[in-house]
Amino acid sequence: MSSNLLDKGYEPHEVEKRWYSFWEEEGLFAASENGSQNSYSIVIPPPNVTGVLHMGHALNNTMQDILCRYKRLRGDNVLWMPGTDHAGIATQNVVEKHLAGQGTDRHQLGREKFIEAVWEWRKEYGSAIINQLKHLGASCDWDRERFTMDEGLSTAVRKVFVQLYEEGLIYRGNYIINWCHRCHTALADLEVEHEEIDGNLYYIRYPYADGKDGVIVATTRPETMLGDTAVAVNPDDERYRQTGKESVILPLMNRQLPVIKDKYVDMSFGTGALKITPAHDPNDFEIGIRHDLPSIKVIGDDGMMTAEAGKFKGLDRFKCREEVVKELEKEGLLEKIEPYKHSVGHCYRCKTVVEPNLSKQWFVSAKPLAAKAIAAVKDGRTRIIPAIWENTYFDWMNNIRDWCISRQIWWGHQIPAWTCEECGEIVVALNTPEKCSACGGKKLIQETDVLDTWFSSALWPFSTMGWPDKTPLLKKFYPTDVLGPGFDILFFWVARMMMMGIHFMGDVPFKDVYVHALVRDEKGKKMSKSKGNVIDPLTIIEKYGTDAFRFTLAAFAAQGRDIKMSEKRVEGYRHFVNKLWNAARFALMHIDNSYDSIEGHNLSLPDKWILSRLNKAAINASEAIESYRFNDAAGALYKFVWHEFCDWYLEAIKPVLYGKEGEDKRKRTLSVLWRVLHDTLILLHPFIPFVTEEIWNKLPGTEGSIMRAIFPPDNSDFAKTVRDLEAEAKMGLVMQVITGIRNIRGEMNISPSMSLDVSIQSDDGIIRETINQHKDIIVNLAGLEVLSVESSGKKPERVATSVIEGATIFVSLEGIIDFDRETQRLEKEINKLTNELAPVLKKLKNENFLGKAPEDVVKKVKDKKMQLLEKQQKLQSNLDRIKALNPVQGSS
RNA sequence: GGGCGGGUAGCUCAGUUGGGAGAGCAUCGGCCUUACAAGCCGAGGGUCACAGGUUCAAGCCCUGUUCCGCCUACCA
Repeated sequence: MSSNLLDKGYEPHEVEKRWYSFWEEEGLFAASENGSQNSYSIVIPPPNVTGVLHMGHALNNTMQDILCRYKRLRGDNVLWMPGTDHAGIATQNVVEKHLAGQGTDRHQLGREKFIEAVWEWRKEYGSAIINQLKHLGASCDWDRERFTMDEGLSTAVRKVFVQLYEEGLIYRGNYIINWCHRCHTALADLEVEHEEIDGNLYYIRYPYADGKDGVIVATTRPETMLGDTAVAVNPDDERYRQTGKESVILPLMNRQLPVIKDKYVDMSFGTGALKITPAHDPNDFEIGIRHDLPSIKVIGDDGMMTAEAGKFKGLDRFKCREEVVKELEKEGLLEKIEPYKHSVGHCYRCKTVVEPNLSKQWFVSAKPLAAKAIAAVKDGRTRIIPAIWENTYFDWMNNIRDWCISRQIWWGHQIPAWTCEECGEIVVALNTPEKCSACGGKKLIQETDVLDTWFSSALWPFSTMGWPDKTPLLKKFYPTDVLGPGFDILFFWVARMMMMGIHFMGDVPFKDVYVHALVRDEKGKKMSKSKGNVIDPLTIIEKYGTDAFRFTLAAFAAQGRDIKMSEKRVEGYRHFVNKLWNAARFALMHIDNSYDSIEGHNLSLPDKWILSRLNKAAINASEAIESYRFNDAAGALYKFVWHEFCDWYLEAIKPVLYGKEGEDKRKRTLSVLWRVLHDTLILLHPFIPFVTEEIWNKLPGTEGSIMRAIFPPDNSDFAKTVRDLEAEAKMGLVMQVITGIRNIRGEMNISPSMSLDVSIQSDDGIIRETINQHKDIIVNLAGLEVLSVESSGKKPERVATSVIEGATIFVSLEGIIDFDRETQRLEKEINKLTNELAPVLKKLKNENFLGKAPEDVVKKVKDKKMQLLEKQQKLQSNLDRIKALNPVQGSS
């Protein structure tokens, strides 16, 4: 089953498996802690340990792998740090489901046993995503793989928590937070997804204390009224000035509520009166503090109504809403119900509607940290690419609110804080304290909450390298060179790494942030399980091979634009991989051991040309990769390989390879062919690592893995590589002649098997000489019997004509005459030229253009005019002659 | 409500200081030419969303309109 040079098509699977193991075994992904080369580092955005590889991972890690492999080939000492995230809530959910399948739950197990169960689960399933990354070809330094819950990283987490607490940047307090009843935990603002839904706006009448009419308030959540402790109006609102309007009766609960005055209330909305529920609404909470109102928590942490809800106690919050509405209706206090679109928060993990809830939580004071993170981007220590994301970053950072970091779940880093049972003192420490630091009491109870998962991932760039120890790794590889996140985690992760990195390391965590786009389905819709439009990268890899898939991702990764993925596209790039395979197959049929250095040899025109184009492709590709324009890099290489190397060079050298021009020339050409294939493989390797390695190993004169190659060999700047512009111009002429002849053949429907007689006329001696010198190439590629070159003179008869710059090509139609067709063809050409000429002539008649445009632009346009006119005139005179020869032939 | 991105060939998209509208796929015509039919050679196809403006010159810069998508937000 091994891929053999005799195989006509490339079979990726066996090749991929074989080479990936080889790379790992040879330690080719390993970074050196004491290498003297330039170091380059990337930390992987750690996928959730519960994750399966999706398109986002695939894109993201392909880009990183391209960068890492590219840098290695340039001679750098590369560290790509891999690992996974413990993903607190997500993992706990998964394991809970797992347990449910076994007929138990975490409460039956208890905390300690449950955490054991999670570790067990991780041992069994946790490396799935890692294996999938390997299928993708990711060249991570796997020996250094980390996990956000491993011992070292946990130490880092505690160290950071303690220091921030001591610096006063972590505090604990009673605030309104977002509460998910299903996950039974607080959520940070970021973890709430807002979604517009069709709801109702309920207008409820709160009678005045004296029993008269009353105030009408509006709410989308009537059940929260049970916890109201005031009604607020704007102090400027005339409607609520009279006496007797100082307080109202809360329906259903029969509590008396004060009518307070607060500028927050918008007089123009509804009746200008706002019910205040400090325990279940963030604004109401603020107002409550201002007016010293009590908070009554009527919705419990389980989503059921509390005892404070009176007779509604124990009802589910949504059921309670129905009941409250029913009751109000019965009492005639429900004025009206209006359909109302509003955005409702959902838990980003389980999509449950979250409830603003009053609760005691831990917070990171974000403003001081954010200030430094803003500055670092402003002064360019960290670049965000594409720059369009900078504004988004600044916006968020400037409006940052304190970060709620405590979670009421079990799986995660337990907060290193202890409460003294005797004096109530809170002790925060790296390790379990022996006694209370205030009273010396020995009964210390550890905080049961764990930290937000993002708290540990915020430390990822330095915690993975051994911090808080001063390791050689940190010294060599921090700050990292680039980070490659999706924009969806710009705030969750990138912003927080910036804050933590700068605060604890004194330097930014990465120099560049390359924010990649979203991979969508072929219709541009976001992929999601519920829509059923998810394309599984592993299926794609299975079907088309990793290389084809990677190249597709790269080819479509235009900055700032989402990628629409479809199988058809991958199929297209599989053709490219196959094309390379076959080109190599062809080359290797001839190369055997006949290659040599190309230095000092007298090379043919196609040889010089292809080497120059190779240099151009190398420059384009490397510049594009360095500036994260992966699509440009892929495009440049694609075009070079297919349309220059295969379509022209390989075709041009065939007669030489088949020995028609002697052994010396054959050997020289083989040496060039070897060189071009050799370098092309290296250039392509970052994109399509497997097939290039496979071919590399079949190429004589290479030793070991392509991953050990360095290119350019002297590690110099690509831009310094020399191009041979003269060869490019000459070959360009030859190609134009060939295309001109082929065009006639195609248009006139002349069979490719029919050899043609062609004569070319030119006044330009250099053109004549060039064509004469490379006659053999033209004869070969255009399928000619005879090619003659002369200076302009008598025009041949019975010919089809094609005009290129400086020369006219005549294809003899003797014996294959179809003058009708040629007449039509020439008329069409002439017509086209007239259209092209129109704007040019118009410009040159414009005095303003001639006067104001720069000289070189004017000259360009004038040249263009001359060129078009000349071409048109030549075609016209040939058309005239054909018509004169065949007067009876009209246009059919 | 605020902000951002996009509208270029039938489809998917490039188009980097304003100066000749491009690619891939699809379509049409011709080829089994000894690396590749997953291929080769050739052809057709666009009022650059709409309307103004700046400029000698606009796909590109400015203003407005419209459609699509996304992010963000504590108007009940």
